Amino acid sequence: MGEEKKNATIYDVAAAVGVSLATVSRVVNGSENVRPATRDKVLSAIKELGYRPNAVARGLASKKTTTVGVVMPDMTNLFYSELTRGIDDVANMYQYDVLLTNTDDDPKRALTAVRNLADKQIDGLLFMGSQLSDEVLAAIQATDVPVVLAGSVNHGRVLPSVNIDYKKAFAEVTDNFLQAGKKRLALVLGSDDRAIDQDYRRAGYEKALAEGGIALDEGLIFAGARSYQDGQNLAEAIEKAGAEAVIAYDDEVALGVLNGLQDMGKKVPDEIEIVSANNTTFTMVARPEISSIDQPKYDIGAVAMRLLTKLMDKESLDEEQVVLPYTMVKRQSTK
Amino acid sequence: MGEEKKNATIYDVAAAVGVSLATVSRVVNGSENVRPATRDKVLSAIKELGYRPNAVARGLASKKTTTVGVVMPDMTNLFYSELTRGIDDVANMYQYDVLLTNTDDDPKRALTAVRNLADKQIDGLLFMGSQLSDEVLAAIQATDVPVVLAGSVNHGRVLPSVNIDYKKAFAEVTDNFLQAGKKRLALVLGSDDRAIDQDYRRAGYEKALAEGGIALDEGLIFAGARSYQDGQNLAEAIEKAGAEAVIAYDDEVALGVLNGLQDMGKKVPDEIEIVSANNTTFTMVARPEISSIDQPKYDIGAVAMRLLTKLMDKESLDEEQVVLPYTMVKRQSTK
DNA sequence: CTGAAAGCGCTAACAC
DNA sequence: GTGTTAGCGCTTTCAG
Repeated sequence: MGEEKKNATIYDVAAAVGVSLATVSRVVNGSENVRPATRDKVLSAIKELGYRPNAVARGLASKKTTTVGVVMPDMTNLFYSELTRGIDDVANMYQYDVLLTNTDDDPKRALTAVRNLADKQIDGLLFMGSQLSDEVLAAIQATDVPVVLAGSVNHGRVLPSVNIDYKKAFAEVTDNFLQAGKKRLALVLGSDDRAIDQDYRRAGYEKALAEGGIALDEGLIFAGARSYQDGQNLAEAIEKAGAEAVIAYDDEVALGVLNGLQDMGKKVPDEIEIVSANNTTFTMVARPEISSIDQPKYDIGAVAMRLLTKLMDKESLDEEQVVLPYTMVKRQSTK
Repeated sequence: MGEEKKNATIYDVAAAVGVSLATVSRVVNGSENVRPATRDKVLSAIKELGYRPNAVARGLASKKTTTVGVVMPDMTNLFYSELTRGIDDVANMYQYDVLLTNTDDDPKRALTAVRNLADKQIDGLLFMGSQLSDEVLAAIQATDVPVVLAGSVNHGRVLPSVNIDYKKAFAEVTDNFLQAGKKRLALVLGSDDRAIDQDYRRAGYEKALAEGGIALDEGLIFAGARSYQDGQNLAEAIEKAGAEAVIAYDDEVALGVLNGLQDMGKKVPDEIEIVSANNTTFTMVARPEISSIDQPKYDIGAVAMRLLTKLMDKESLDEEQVVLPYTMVKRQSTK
């Protein structure tokens, strides 16, 4: 109390052993060029003094912080938190720490986040979000820091990314319903302007519809649903639109729709079927359980981080755009 | 490409304007002591050169990193991610960045996390977990870094913390059932050795039982349930134990029990009632919806971080052990 | 109001 | 093998 307990520095260790800073630095960094005897002396001095290298000083001198920035929309969203779990585990495996920032999927916040992270001299950046704005892209490129997108699309494929084939997955889901004779398929999206919603999910849906010879009915497309509540509120409109099945981009939203529909007396899957797209715990806790596209969330994050470690090591990537396989999980909400 | 785009340094700015480093530093840090005219010149030079202070260098020189460490069990657990959301928002508000580490609630991992974070010279630490081991406590105290516990108990109250009164809440829930004439109350816990489970949740349960003159039946206490699956697997045993109601410490677990019970034909709440303790989205998506103790999760995190900012500013705390109010949310799983 | 100078704790050539 | 010497980019006295 009151005693400023100044941490031992590399200098203290050097003095204690009677060697130079350089030698201590060498043993700390595992350099070969140290005589075993001196190494041992240094090591025990380190232990005695409780010396721990100051990562900040190290970062300044070496220009590597062993820290990666992670930009995500919302950590309370299971989809993103599972991606991030994969990111975090691999980051730790490679000895990186994670500087995490929530953006609420807001490009403005993403922009400040990226800049701020860059100021902290992160060695790499992992970006997640339904959209990568031009400003953010520019900010990222201005930093010279390697980036990988996880579960997020980028037009022009200018940045490395790890995803599933969203368009194909949505086309497949849509087509499955078509094959089963359903024609009025509601599509629930998070936005009416984000690339992932429009150019991938909706595009897949439209593609399948077109191939199935079914005319697109805008009245069956519902954009802007972000939460369980939103889903629940949408139930009535979906019912009114005469949908025979609904395809929802998010599990919580899907569950909201499901419960909303059931609360108003609709039978699922007998009168209306539902499929969601993230296969989080929410799909399993629902009654009936919700059929879903299963994205390998943890793996997307893990692979993305692995790519980033390669980039940070100046290695080249075998493929910049990694597309992981998805599967369809059949549960009780579909027949 | 190839051109090493060296970021402008404070030195470049100084040279461009024709002033000293000190002056640039002053305007960057908003010091009063700069003539408006020079300030403007410096500011425009900064803009032109796109100068951004290197936070690492700053951290080394000032011994402040404006970074806080957050140690949490699992970001895919809604309880913790909502706490962390509160932490993150307040941290941003006060211009701190968050270095996040998952521990899986493992004391060993918590220990390395704390040490590692300390090496990075964090200005403060936010700790979450069902347990604060002696080693971790020692490691924290060895660092001299201010700490606040969020949603986590510490015996002896040696560290500042923000919580609800878990014991009281569990006693209240238990007593409510007792008042309603229920006598066989199952208690589902996460562990049989962690303080928060034993000294708070179980203690509250036992207290109410004792006051109600009901003998404790160890056969009604189920420890070690961590997931939805665990809850589901527990349903049969709970039913066999003849429970009239169940009190679960976690929402996902509670939902597992609920679905397990219903899947085996039990009527909730008619034949058996259920109450959970975190009031996350899982309680609302259940059918029937689950009654729950509502902890102000976001606020616990937010208040904890606010306390930490005070500590980091060397301010004293009005109260070190903050106890936030909880409420009981009555839904359909209880009568 | 502004500049000079001394570090912060460590890495990284470069000598010996 | 080990030591010397420069910095990394910035803050912070201390002068003036």
